[in-house]
Amino acid sequence: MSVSALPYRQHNHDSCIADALSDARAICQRQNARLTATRERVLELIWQSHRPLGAYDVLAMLAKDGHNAAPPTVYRALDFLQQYGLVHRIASLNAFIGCTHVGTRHQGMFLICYHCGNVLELSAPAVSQAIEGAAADVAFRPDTVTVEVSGCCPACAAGAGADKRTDKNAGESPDE
Amino acid sequence: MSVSALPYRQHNHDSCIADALSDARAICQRQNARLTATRERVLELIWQSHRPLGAYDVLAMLAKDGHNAAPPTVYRALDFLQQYGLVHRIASLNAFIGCTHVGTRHQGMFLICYHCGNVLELSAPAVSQAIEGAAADVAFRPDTVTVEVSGCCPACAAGAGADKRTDKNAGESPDE
DNA sequence: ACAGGAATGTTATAATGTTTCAAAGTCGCC
DNA sequence: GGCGACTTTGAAACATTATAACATTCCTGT
Repeated sequence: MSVSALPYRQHNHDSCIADALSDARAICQRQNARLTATRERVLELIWQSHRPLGAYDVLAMLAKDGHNAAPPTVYRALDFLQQYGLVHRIASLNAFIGCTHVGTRHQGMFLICYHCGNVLELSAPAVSQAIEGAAADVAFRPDTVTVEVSGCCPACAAGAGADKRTDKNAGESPDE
Repeated sequence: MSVSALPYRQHNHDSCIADALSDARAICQRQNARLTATRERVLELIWQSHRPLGAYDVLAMLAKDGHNAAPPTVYRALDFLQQYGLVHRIASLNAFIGCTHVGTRHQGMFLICYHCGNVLELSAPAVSQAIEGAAADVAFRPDTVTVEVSGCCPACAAGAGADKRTDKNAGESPDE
């Protein structure tokens, strides 16, 4: 399970995608889950970039494939992928992103750049511990934890970031 | 600025509401912001319980007042209240809740009980620090932080909690 | 082959949130 | 008080996100 963790740095995103897909196949096989064609294709689409994708974005991309899908198709695939920890939902954006910590027990923390739109998932044990401690102080038993930080990523702060509005399909940009 | 912080304990919720409203008036006056009748009414409705309320719930309650409002009316009021730190939006629920730390600089952490529906807002400096530290480690500059924890509150864990589905209007229940 | 369950297709609808433009209210100023 | 600028609200339409319900197809084990 080795997916490069830094969308902010230049990287070969094709191998990002390939790794994510092969990780997914391995995980599903191990758990006897069916990574069907639709599910795999949705995962691949989600992984097209490090920017979260709305369910209807995925739907539109499926449509371009010639797959005339309806919303439930996408939501069901996303539910499945979430269930196996392959994608995460970003609540503050109503959007989905590929998990970069597949197969490891983790409670993600998401750094969302409001300029370029990239999202970096961190596994931050210190944060988890602090949250669990604060919950324990009031005898609250945590189940699921959502940590989403919106802000400015280093590349954008340095003026080098891509603009999420302008390069939908730029081939070699450093952030895809 | 003194709003009781524990929905899980029995408390006089009428004074909760009264305190929240008087705090709001003070804050708006100090900042020359207009707490108009609609805005104040929306705040009061939000404060009817310690459970987050959807925008359309508020809309329906306004309708019962005889106020024939449209969605933008509610969203505008909520935007205003958020801007002055009087309510928070819970992203994972698409709902809004009164702020229990009005006037203090804080970055809220929300404990959401999936059984009774109550939400407790904590000010957890240790959590904030951990998050800022994790962000700093990757040179990310945080702007807004969302921390939402879904789980089971002490009252519900002890079997004493109310059920969010069954007591919409119970007068004296310990969780209102 | 076939029975049972999982996955998908299909249609409709619910829930949440925004855009736009017009009307009314409020404030400072003369 | 009246006037102009600005803020707030009204109103209609629309956009986006998500789910319900039921039929059909596909896959798996026997």
